Amino acid sequence: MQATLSEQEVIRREKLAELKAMGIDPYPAPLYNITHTAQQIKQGYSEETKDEYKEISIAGRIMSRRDMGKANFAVLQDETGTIQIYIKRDEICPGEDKSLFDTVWKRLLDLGDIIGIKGYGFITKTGETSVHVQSFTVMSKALRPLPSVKEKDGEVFNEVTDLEFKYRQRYADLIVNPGVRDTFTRITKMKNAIRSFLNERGGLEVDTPVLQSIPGGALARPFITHHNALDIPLYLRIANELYLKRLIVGGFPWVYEFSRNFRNEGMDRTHNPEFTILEFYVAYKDYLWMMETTEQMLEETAIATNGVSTSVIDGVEIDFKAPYKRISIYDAIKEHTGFDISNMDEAGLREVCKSLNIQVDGTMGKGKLVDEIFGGKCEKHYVQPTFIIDYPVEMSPLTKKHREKEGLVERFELIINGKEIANAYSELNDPIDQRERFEEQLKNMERGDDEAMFIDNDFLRALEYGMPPTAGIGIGIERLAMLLTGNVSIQDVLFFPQMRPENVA
RNA sequence: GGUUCUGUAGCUCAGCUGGUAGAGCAAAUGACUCUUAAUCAUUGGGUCCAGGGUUCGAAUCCCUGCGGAACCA
Repeated sequence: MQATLSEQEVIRREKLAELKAMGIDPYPAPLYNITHTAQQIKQGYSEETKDEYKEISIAGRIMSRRDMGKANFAVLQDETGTIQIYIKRDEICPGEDKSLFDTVWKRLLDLGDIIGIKGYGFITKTGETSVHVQSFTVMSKALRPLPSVKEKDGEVFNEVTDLEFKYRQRYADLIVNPGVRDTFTRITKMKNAIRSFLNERGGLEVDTPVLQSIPGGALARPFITHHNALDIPLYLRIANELYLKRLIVGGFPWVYEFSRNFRNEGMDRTHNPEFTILEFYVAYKDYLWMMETTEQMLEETAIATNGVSTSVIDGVEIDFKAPYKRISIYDAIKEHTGFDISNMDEAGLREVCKSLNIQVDGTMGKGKLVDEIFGGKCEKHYVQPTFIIDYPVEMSPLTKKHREKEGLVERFELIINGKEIANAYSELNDPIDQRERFEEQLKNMERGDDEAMFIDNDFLRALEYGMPPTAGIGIGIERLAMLLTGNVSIQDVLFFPQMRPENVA
């Protein structure tokens, strides 16, 4: 099904046919030998080094053109940036036949087309490092016009701001909007820095199942699918925690995975149905050790990503420099609501919620109520990185009981800019206690909590073989990426955020 | 799920209290051998998201649907 073409698309198809008629393949097969990138030439070229730039070739997309009749300037964009090129008719076409310049270059090539050029470096009268073209090769004809974004002195004109366009056609967004590529390359730097940090300390990167028959390790609603050959339901993972712990049982001292998780829940600026959590588990450590490791890792990661330990988001400067403040969740609630809930039962918590105007329902247990109070009244106050520690046992079914404090577990969450970035604990390795916690969850499920955990008997079997004391953490990679790149929407740190399907003609 | 905002040329946008569409960039044609948001002249380009309704007449007002965004739950 082909929709009616716009005027410009028709013209480009006609040009394509004309190129072919002239014997020029608009989509040639042979590899093109590229000697330099735009950035290498801009940074490396000078009066002293000019001899090294006598025979160079670059390739890229034509982004703008300035036509002076028998001489043209154009801007070529490659993966490193843009560079100006200069092309003269009588050099390209020394003989009588001027068609290569007049017809092919000036008329049949458009903004967006990909070409390769051979030539030499030089500096224009106005001081811009450029490439003087001696020959060019058509490498890909663009049939669809790009949005015409322009830029001068860092100021962008006619920038594509339509979010729907940006998210649905990220390929065009990347070509046309300066800064988008940078955001994503910084995110990759961020992930590489995390990998280096973990690898240097003995971490082993592993892969565990995405398709799981019991969706465990977190409290969330899963996507469900069906395996035809086995005729069983399977779930896309909501977490990989229970599999990484099985590997700790198996004897690996430190495992990690960038886990793509899937949660069948609402979408907003901080939630996409598919997202990434870095989880890592380290044997013979506890949550206190994990706090120190986390703050070191984030400081190093911030510096690797941005060059400094700070980042600005929404006008607020965040400093990732270690160490981070620590406060217990009960103290945090006391500080921001005035209520001391440390010894309260469920009924007392419901009273507190009522007086704080927090909506609750009958399915919520004690843990969920504490979570609502903290989430509603406290979380937003923690802008600089802060560890919230020592959670009540009811909201943490996989966490070891606190070494000293009755009713609490050894758990922390890291809050930055008012949002949860990481969640970690001293892992529960007592198989009998773990079975009881799962049974508690089953009660919540019967009560109507559709996010409660299933019992995973195979995981319990693994624990029964003995798991060493272990510290584990999950870090929200998109949320960290948002903080480090200064983006407030998760859609701006995912190449292809989830959208309602459109009808593309 | 609720409330609000939003959808006009390839892109960015204008279009008043209703009289069937405009600008800049991009495109076409022409001029110009160091321009840089190049410049100058001329020209073309629209299912005004879709479907209903009100009206002599709807891009504009009303309703429904579809897409997008923000806030709330």
